[in-house]
Amino acid sequence: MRAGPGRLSRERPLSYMEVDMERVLSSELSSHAGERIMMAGWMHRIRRLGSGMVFVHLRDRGGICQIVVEAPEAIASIDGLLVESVIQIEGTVVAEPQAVGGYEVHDPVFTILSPVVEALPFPINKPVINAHLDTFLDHAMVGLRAPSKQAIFKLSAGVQHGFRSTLDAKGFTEIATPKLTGSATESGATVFPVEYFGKKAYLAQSPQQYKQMMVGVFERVYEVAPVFRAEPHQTVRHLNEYVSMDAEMGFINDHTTVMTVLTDVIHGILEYLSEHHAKELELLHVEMPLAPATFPHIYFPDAQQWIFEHHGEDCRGEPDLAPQHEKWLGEWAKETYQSDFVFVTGYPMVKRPFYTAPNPDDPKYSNSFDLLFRGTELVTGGQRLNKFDDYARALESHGMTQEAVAGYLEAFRFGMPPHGGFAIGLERFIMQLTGLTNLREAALFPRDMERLQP
RNA sequence: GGGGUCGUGGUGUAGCUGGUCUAACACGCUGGCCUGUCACGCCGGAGACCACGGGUUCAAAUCCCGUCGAUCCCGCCA
Repeated sequence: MRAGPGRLSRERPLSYMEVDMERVLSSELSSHAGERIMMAGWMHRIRRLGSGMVFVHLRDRGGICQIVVEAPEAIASIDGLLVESVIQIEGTVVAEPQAVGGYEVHDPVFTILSPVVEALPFPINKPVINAHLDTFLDHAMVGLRAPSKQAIFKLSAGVQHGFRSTLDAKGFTEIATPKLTGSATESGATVFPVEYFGKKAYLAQSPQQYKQMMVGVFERVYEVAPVFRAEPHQTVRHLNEYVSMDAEMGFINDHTTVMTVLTDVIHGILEYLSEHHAKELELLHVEMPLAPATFPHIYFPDAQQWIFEHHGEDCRGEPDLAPQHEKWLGEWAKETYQSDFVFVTGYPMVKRPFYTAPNPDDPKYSNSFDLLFRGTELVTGGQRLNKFDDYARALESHGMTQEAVAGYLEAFRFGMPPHGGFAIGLERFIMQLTGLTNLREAALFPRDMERLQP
């Protein structure tokens, strides 16, 4: 077979199907032993051993394989090329015990699709990338090609897939809500204003109101989408744009129904990763989280009491937990319940947004929860108000007008079941799962106070 | 918004109790050698006026001030 894009493209229009059928990936060599095949990818590593022998490591979406170059004309054809040059080759698959993976490609004929003659900003073919995060992010478009960086985002894709498939199986409908909104309502989080045809608009800081409205349509909905937070934070666990995996469902008893669904979702995600991303989990040395059938949970004031008794810090009466408190609770859950996840329930109403349902037996506290993952807040969720009159009262006590959220309120005037939901921070999940020290490493092109490029 | 730390070739670091710094090491790049390398190895080379501006001093990468940039913590949140 004499394959090659030149021949195909000259004789008739190229179809992707044809290319895919002919192109062999580096992960597929074992099933082509002895065959003459076509491959394409990046020159991940080039090892020139004297004048008579060159080893080229070809990287494609299947992985990395080795090409052995011995013919003088073949060696000459890649002379001067640096790593990351894009090549297509035709070569023979050979079983070779010396090769990593047991197979390699011999007698290659090269087609240079895109030569690189300039050194990379930093080497990306090393086991560890030696670049500061800031330097790395400046060159993320190239740095992300490093296998260890690819793996992070393969896992990220897997987390999203696990989220979707678990909820699909539970009868949820995936929705897409607007990211441009006309009003800056919602909780205390600040919003980014944008110019919108002479009007004032805002980037959505959450799909909260829309997903609630859609409970009135589909009962159960979810969305995976970016949210925007204009808060001026500079920490390793905050971004100004991140991916929120939101879910909302009707006909619940209370927030504990939501916690049960969330627990299933976490299990579903972890199972999906184990089944489909073993390679990435291994490459990143991921220690799979301890996730018992039910996650331990602690009532907010009880958590504060426990912190006082066990760590001597008196935060009782405070409306929220500090990061250090969450770390302690995470350690407690792991030691006592062998769980990397722990629910904190019943956050004070004063700290929760207006749509939060109170605990009927203890109205100072809410029917809401946070889920901590290895000591860091991963999920916020809870039961929402569902009666129009409750909203009217809640808005008033929050100093908000009904006009500001008129469209949202209409859903509640016309029958909304008891409902609740949650939102998982995708990058947070990846950071805690893989042990990254900075959330920015879990975003392809992170947006923080200082970074808008690339 | 408040506070801390840092800024040295393309990259990551050492030097920083001032003077043998004419700035060292590793990766990368580059010339040479090696026909089984896979974080290859060996010999050589290029590449940094030490973020920028000012000051102290006989002398500043090194000490002081300012500017800019980066980074971390707190607040806030996922």
